[in-house]
This record gives sequence, C-alpha cells and structure tokens, in this order.
Amino acid sequence: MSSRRLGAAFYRRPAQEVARDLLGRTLCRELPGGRVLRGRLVEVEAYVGTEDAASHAHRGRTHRNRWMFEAGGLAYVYLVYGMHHCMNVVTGEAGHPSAVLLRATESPNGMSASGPGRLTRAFSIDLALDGASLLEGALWLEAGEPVPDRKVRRTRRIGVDYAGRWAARKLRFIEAGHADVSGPRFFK
DNA sequence: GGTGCGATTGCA
DNA sequence: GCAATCGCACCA
Repeated sequence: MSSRRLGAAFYRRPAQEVARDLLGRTLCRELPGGRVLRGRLVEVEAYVGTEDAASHAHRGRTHRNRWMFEAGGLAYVYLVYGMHHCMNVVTGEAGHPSAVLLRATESPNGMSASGPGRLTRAFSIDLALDGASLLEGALWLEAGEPVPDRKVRRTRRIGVDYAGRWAARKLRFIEAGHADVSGPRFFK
C-alpha cells in the first residue's frame, strides 16, 4: 500500500510542524528479506535550523550533516557514542537545515523501540540508510492513528543541556503518558 | 596527523 | 554512577 506513504509536501515544512504531525504516524521499514516492520511514533524532537544551538547544523554544513541541508523527505542517520544510531527525518526547504529526531515508537512486532538508539536497532536502521529518500525505497512513513491535541505534550529536548537557552525550548513532542515514551517520569 | 567528545544505553 | 566505543569536527 504505497499510496499511504507520506509525500514530499509533508516534510517540506518547518521542523516544529512536522514533529507535531509525526506523532501517531507509522514508521515503516522493509528488511532485506522483504518483511516490513511498522511502529507508531510516540516521541520526536525538532531541530529547527542553524540558529538552534542544539542542532548538528548549528556550525554550518559538514560531511556528517550534509543531508540536513537538502529539501525535506530524506533520512539523516548518524552514529553516537560509537555504538548507537540515531534517525532523523529531514524537513523544510533546501538550504534551510532542519530535521526531526525519531525517539520512540510503540513496540513493533513485540520489540522495544523506546529511545532513539533502541528505535534504530529495532528497525535495523544504520549508516547505510543515511541520505535515503523516504519518498521511495525501504524506509518511509505512513498515516497512523492520530494523536489529538489534548494528548500532545511538549518538553525540553533530552541530552542537549550544552545548548544554552536552546536547551530550554520545548521542542520535544510526546504522546502524554504513553508507556513507550523514553526518559525519566518527569519528562512524560 | 592528533585529540576530545557525543541528539545513548546497559550494567554495577 | 559510569564504562563502552568510534566517526567526525576541529585544531595544528
């Protein structure tokens, strides 16, 4: 059912808008063997542009963050702490680097996907998918069961305390109270 | 060419 | 509380 795949217009908006709209959508991954994993997103974070001191794009374009500078609709995958992958959805127009970090989905096929590193592991996402298009291919997003406004909660982003006043901005979006949201209770 | 560290996780 | 583990950003 590729007709359910979200198109370019969904991604080519400000990261904050895309982040809110990603809650409840379905992350889909077709494995090399052909099996498709699906999980409903319940936690994401927006990284809004070069002005955002928490964003990898804050210090300009580098080899690692190059996909963030493209038009929305790509995956930006990187390795943290030498062992965990993180997956972002690139957003906005070309030349305006922004992205949304995918932090948790409801457990796909019984696996835990609570936390950015666990999510990429559960969906078998690594550097081979860095720069991959979400508009075609083995990694994409689909419609899902929407999260109504009354269930959306915004908090500060996790693990970016170095970002000064940007660390305080409420750019993390979660489905309030959901069991698969990562982090300490305070952030739920 | 060398160095320090991170959008995290699991275990003591 | 803290070690694991390595690509890459930055400096020389």
